[in-house]
Amino acid sequence: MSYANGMAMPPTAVRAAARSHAELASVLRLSVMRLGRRLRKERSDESLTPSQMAALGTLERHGPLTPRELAEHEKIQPPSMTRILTGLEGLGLIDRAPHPTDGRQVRVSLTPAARQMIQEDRRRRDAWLARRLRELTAAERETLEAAAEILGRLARS
Amino acid sequence: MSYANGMAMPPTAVRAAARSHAELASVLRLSVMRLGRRLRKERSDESLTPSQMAALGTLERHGPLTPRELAEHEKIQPPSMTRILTGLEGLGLIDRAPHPTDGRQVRVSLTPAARQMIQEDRRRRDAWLARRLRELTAAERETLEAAAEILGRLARS
DNA sequence: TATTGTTATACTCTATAACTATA
DNA sequence: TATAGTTATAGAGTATAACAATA
Repeated sequence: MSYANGMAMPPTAVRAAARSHAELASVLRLSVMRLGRRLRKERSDESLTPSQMAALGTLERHGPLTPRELAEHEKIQPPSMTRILTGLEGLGLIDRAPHPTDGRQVRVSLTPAARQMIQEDRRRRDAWLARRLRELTAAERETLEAAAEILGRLARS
Repeated sequence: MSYANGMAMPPTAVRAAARSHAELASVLRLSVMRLGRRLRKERSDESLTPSQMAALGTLERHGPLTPRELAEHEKIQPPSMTRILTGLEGLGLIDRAPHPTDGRQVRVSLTPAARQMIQEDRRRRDAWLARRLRELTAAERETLEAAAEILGRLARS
């Protein structure tokens, strides 16, 4: 279907669609942000600072990285990352190993203890959400299952 | 349907359901957190600190509050809130008015400038999301519309 | 005397600048 | 000379303790 004025749809239909998308965007953003806040509350680790948790999470997602790469990923400066890593090393959560060929670089990796801690944290939050999911109808869970995939795609775009 | 052992389902069915719920919880949590991060990146206001943004957001959601109520809401101590509010007042984003009957208390409220700023910020993030939604199929948007309502309920529980 | 809000001071986290070691 | 990482020092942000005003 095409129109003489070169647009794919008449102006009124365009406006209606745009309004609908904006409305869906608004309610979806609100729901996602609120549930995100709620899930973050279940974390409540307290023993690590947010920066330390973020660094561990990045290492878990990306595998071993250099301090510089970590700093760039977290949008902080290398000296700040040095302090974060020093703390994590003291807690036995990361290892700092020399780079095999370049003596200047350092390879930071998670210790088994860190992996276990991350999984435990994840498990606790999943448990809270799984309990809530059990109270939904099967149809609602199917909706969420389909939505999860779409939301994941949106996050990556 | 009931069983002689008093459980609603035989053990295998219970296990299967539990695993399914845990799996759905895991993928849903990941998607929600990731999209939340992505949406937060669209904010990028830079002119206000995160604490200041949070205070404005709370005032916008709850209406006028006292500094103490605000501090409790943000889980910080009253002196810290004093500094945050001093900054916001200097920027013309909040008003501090005396309580009508209790001379000790102060009523903090948003200025019109703050409301406009908050709406502008919201509009920008909604615009990003609305653009992404336009690229989905109608069926996918319907799924998200249904999911938004369910996610909102989960966040409130 | 108890409560609200503020001021005074200390601590934590991050940033910039300077330094050391390696390429 | 350039780069990776660390150390030294300074600037935000928050906390605890002390203070002033009101109930």
